[in-house]
Amino acid sequence: MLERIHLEILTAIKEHGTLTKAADSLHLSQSALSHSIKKLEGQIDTPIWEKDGRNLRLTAAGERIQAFAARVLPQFLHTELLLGQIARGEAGSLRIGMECHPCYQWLLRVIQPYLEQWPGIDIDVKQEFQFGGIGALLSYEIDVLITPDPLFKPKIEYIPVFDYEHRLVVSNTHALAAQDCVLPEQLSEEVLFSYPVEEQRLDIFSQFLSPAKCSVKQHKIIETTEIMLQMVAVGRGVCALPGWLVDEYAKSMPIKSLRFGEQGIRKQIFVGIRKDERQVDHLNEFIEQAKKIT
Amino acid sequence: MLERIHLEILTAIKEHGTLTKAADSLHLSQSALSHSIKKLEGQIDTPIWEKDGRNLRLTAAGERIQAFAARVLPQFLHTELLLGQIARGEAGSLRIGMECHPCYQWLLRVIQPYLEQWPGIDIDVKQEFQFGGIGALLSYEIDVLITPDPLFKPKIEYIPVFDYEHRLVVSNTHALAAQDCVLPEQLSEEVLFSYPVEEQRLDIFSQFLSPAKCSVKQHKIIETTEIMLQMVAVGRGVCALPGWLVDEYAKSMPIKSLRFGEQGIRKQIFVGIRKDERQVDHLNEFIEQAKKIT
DNA sequence: TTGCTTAATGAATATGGTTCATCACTTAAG
DNA sequence: CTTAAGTGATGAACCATATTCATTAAGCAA
Repeated sequence: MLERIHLEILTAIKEHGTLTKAADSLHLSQSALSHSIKKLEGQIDTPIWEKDGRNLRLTAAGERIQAFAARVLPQFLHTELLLGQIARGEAGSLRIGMECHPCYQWLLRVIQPYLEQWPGIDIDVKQEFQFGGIGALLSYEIDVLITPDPLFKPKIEYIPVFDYEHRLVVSNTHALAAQDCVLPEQLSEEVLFSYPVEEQRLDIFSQFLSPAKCSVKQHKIIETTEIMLQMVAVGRGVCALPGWLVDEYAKSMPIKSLRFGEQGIRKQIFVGIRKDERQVDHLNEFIEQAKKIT
Repeated sequence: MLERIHLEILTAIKEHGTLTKAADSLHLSQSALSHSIKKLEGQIDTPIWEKDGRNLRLTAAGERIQAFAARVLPQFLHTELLLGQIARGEAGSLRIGMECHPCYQWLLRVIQPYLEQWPGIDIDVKQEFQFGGIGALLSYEIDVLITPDPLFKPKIEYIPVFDYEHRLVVSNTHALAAQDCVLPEQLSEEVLFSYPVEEQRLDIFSQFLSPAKCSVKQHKIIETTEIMLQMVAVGRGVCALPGWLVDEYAKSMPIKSLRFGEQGIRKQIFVGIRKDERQVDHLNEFIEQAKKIT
C-alpha cells in the first residue's frame, strides 16, 4: 500500500537529489529508504527508479508518485497544522442555535468582535430544529443555544446573558401612541404581526392576552423584522418586539413602543451549553462576549 | 504523524458506524484501531472521539481528519490504480463524466475513433455525481468532465469543444411546425418533456420561458432521448434538444425543430480537466478528438 | 589505478503495530 | 431489577517489520 513515507521519500529525493541526502533530511538511514521503496516496488510490481550512473532516475511510476506526493503532502501538513490549532483551542467551529427570532440583530453584534478575536473559528447559525433547540444541543447538532426559555436538563447549563423588556410596537399616529402602557382589552380590534411561531410560544399571548382571556382581531405572520416594522409604521397593525430593538428602528421610522400592562413583560436571554464543555475556551469567550453586548 | 491508516480508520467508522465493524472491514482487531488512534491522539495532543453511550462521537479534530480522509483517500486509490496500469504496460484509463444528457450521442462519435487510436485505454462514462461533476473531477472520481456550464475553479481548465443550437422539437403535424421560430407565450398550452434535471438548469426555462415570465401547461420527466422523441412524434408534447441531434432523428421520425425566439439559444460544450494533468498525452488526445467531431 | 561517491543487499536489531484477554460501561430485553 | 449482548478502552505478550549496521558493487573524477 502506498503510504505517507513513500510520498515523503519521493519528495525528499526531488528536493535533495540523492537518496543519501534525502535520508538525512528525513532522519533515517539511506538503507531504510532503499528498503522501503523496494518493498513498495514489490507490491505495485513495477520499479520506481533506476540507477543512472550515480544518480537516480525516476520511472513513469516514480514520476506519478512524485506528482501525487507534491499535491497531497502539503495537505497533510495543512491538516496537521489545523489539528494543532484545534488542540490549542485556536480553531474549531461554533454552531449557534437560535430560538429567539428578534435576537438575530443582537447576535450579529456579538459575532462581529468574536470573529476578529478568534480568526480560526468558523461560525454557523441555525434556526430550525427538528427536535427543538435543546434536542439539537444534546445531539451535538449545535454547540450553543440562544433561547429565552431555559428548559432545565441535567446535561445542559444556562447562562443569562442579557435582559430586556418586551414591548408593543405601534405607529406614531396610532390611537394607542399617546399612552404609556397598553391593556389586554385594548388590543381586541388590532391586527398583530408576529414571526412564524406557535401562539403559545409568543409572550404577548402566553403572558399578556391569554391570562386576561383576550385576543386580537387578526394574527398575521411575517418572517422578517424590517417588513414587520414597515407594516406597523404605516398603521396596518401592531407587533411585539424587544425594547432595545424598537429603539434602534425608531430612529429612522415613525414607530413607538409601549409597556405591556402595568408591570411590563421582562425577558431574559440565556445561552445554553453542554455542561461537559463548560471549560472549552472558545465557548466561554463567546459567552463573555455575549454578556458584554447589550 | 498523520498516517494513511488513520484516514482509513476514520472513513471506516463513518461508513460502518462502530469501531468493531470498522475493524472488521479493515481486517484488523478493534483493539488495533483503538491503540492506533490513541497514539495519534497523544501526538496531536487532542482527542479524536469520545464515547457517547454505546456510540462514538467525533470531536472537532476527528471531524477534520474525517473530512480530510474523504478528500484524500480516493486520490490514493486512484494513484494506486494508475500505478497498476503502468505496471501492466497500459497507458491508463479515461473516466468521462457527463453533465449534458443529450451529448451522449456526440460522445459516442468521439469515443469510437479514440478507442482505435489508444487500444490500451479503457473508457468509462459516468453520469451521476454526488457532489456535482466538478466535485467528481476534483476528487479524482473522473478524469474529464463534459459540461455546458464551465463553472470556474482554479484547479480546473475548460476547453470548448463544440457549439450548437438548442432547438424546440415538435411533431411534423403540430400547429407550430409551420413556423420558423417559436415565442415563449406560444408554449403556454404545451406539454414539455425533459430529462430529470432541476428546472433552473434547463435552458428552455432559464433562457427562454422564465425571462418572458412564461411557462408550459405541464412539465413531464423522461429519462431517455428515444422515448422522449417518440412522445413528441405522436404529438403528445414538445421538448428541447440540440439541433444536430434532432436532425439525426428527423431522418427517421416525423419531427421538426424550431429556433427559440428570434435569436435562438446558442450553446457551447466544454471539456474540463484538472490543470495538473494538462500534459497527459491520452487526455490531450481525447480533447483533440473531441474538437474534431461536430 | 585510487579515492570518494552513490545505491543495493542481507542479517541483526529494535521499534511499534497487533492480538488476546479482560474490564467498564450502555442499552435492550426478560 | 436482573440479565445478556454489544460497545470501546486498556495492558501485557507477541510478532511483524521497519530500521540500522556492515558490506558490496558500481560510477565518477582525479
